[in-house]
Formats: sequence, structure tokens, C-alpha cells
Amino acid sequence: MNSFDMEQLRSFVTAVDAGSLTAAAPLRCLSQSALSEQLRKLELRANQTLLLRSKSGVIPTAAGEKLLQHARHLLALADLAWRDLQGVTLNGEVRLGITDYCRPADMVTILARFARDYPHLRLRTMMGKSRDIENAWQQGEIDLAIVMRIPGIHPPVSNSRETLLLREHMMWVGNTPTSQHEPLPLALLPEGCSLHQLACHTLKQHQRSYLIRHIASGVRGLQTALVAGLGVACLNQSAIPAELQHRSESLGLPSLPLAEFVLLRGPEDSSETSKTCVAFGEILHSTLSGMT
DNA sequence: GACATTGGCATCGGCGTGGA
DNA sequence: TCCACGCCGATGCCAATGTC
Repeated sequence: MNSFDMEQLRSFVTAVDAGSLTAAAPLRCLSQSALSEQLRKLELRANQTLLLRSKSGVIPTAAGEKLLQHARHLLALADLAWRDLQGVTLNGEVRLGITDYCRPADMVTILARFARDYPHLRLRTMMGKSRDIENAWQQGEIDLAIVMRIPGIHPPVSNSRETLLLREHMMWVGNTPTSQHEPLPLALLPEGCSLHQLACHTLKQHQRSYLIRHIASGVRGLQTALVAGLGVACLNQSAIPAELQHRSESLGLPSLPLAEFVLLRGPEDSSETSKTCVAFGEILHSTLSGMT
């Protein structure tokens, strides 16, 4: 049989995200043994080993990584189809805040697709620094927020109103020559920016001298400064300008943690606005977590 | 270093359910 | 009624970690 069982795919994605079958089982409302069995059958169906099992959990194999991408898309599509069949039409207004580090090249396309798929939804978007977005969310000025969190700088996802959407590698990028003997020229966003803090903190920790040579007002400006050779910055993968993709990771600088993008939801109640926000939050989740 | 504990996954037998 | 299927709980195995 050369097709996939959606439940098995859902279990597979949950297991990869949770990092172990034991952690994934309760999320799927299954026992560990049932989940293990589902994944065994999925591997049988795929005729490939999809997960490497170890005492510390599971990680996807190369084939597993490949299937993971397809599985996320299939599940997002299935959810969309289900909502469509149930007649779930989104209307009303949703105020959405997005950090401008989150998929800057794709975000316009994503928002345009939402506008096309949900014509009755009035989407008010705000893009900016994670701290500003989160403050606005806490003040109730926006309904949903996508913010960036850096392990070690920010606390981990800790409550039911926060959902991890995706993780991205972070790299040092720049178009300027660097020398171990001279302070590293940095191009950064202002001090409140998480990546500003991360860059300075990491370099101090490794006793690497640096000099802040350029402060940009936004990610777009920072990208321009990097391409122009005004300095070096640490950026998440999707925010690295295309011109510099090939120049990352060759600067001999300390390694960086993964960046985490987290969806913040508002409190739920029985109002139409709340229902719309919940449904749109799910769509955002399935759309962005399906991207790699 | 030896042993105990912990925490991971795989396997097995039994049970409930739904379809032929 | 039988059978296939999916699930659960129990159990076993194994490696990492903690304790003495």
C-alpha cells in the first residue's frame, strides 16, 4: 500500500516534536505502546526506518526528515479541509503581531494566502520586535502574537497559552572581513532586541572583543547593512539575506542556540471573537509549523 | 567500580469493537 | 459468530545516571 494513514502521520510528527514516544503518547491520548505500534506500522508502510530510537528519545532519520516535511503539509491540508467541510468560516477581526525575524521573505505570501482563503476575516497585523509584540499582547492590544525566544535568554514555553511553532538554526553572518586580533564589528538592532543581547552575551562569554558599528531600526535595515558589509550579526536561518546564505558559518565564531518561534494566544471565552482567534491560531500553527 | 534507580522503547497477551 | 484491528497494561531489555 503506497499511501499514508493520517493518524500515523500525526503520531509521527508529534513524536518528533515531543522528542520521545513516551512524551508524545499523552499528547496523542494514546499509550506509549500504541504509539510505538503506530510508528512501527508507518515505517513498515514507508518501507524505511523513519526514527532513530535511543535511550534519550527519538530523532528522525534522513528519510524521516523528508517525510516530516510532507506530513506537516498533509496534516495542515487535512485540517483545512476538515474546517471547510464543517463550515467553519472565519469572520470578524483578528489583531496579529509578528516578530519581523519570523520568515521575513515568506510572511507577505502567507498573509496574502490568509486574505485569499478567509475573505471575511479582517486581519490587522503589526510587525516589530518580539519585546514590543509581547508587551502589546500582554496589554491586550493584540489577540495573537508570534514572538522569538532564545533558550538561555528567555524562559522555555511554560503555559497553555504559549505554543512552540518552529525552531530555526542561528548563524553569524556578515559580508565584512574579520580578524581574531581586531574587535568584531557588529551590526545589530537596538539594545532591547533578543539577538542584540544574544550576540553580546555570546561574544563576552567567549572573551571575543567586539565593537557595535551599526544599529539598524528593523530587520530589513539590518539585512541591508549586512549585505553592505557594515558588520556581522547573528540571525536565524530564514532572516539571513539570500546574498549572504553562502557566507554564514564560515566566520569562526562561537556556536549559537536554536531560535524558537512561539505563538501566544489570548484567553478563551465563548465570544465569537475568541472563537475566531482560536481557529485562526490553529491555522497559523499548522501553516508555520509545517514550514521548514 | 559495583550496584540501584530511572527512563527510554519493543513486545506480548488480553480485551473491546466493528464489519463480513 | 468469527476475524481483523487497534488499544492497553504488564513486562523485559538496555543505557544513562546517581549513590555508595
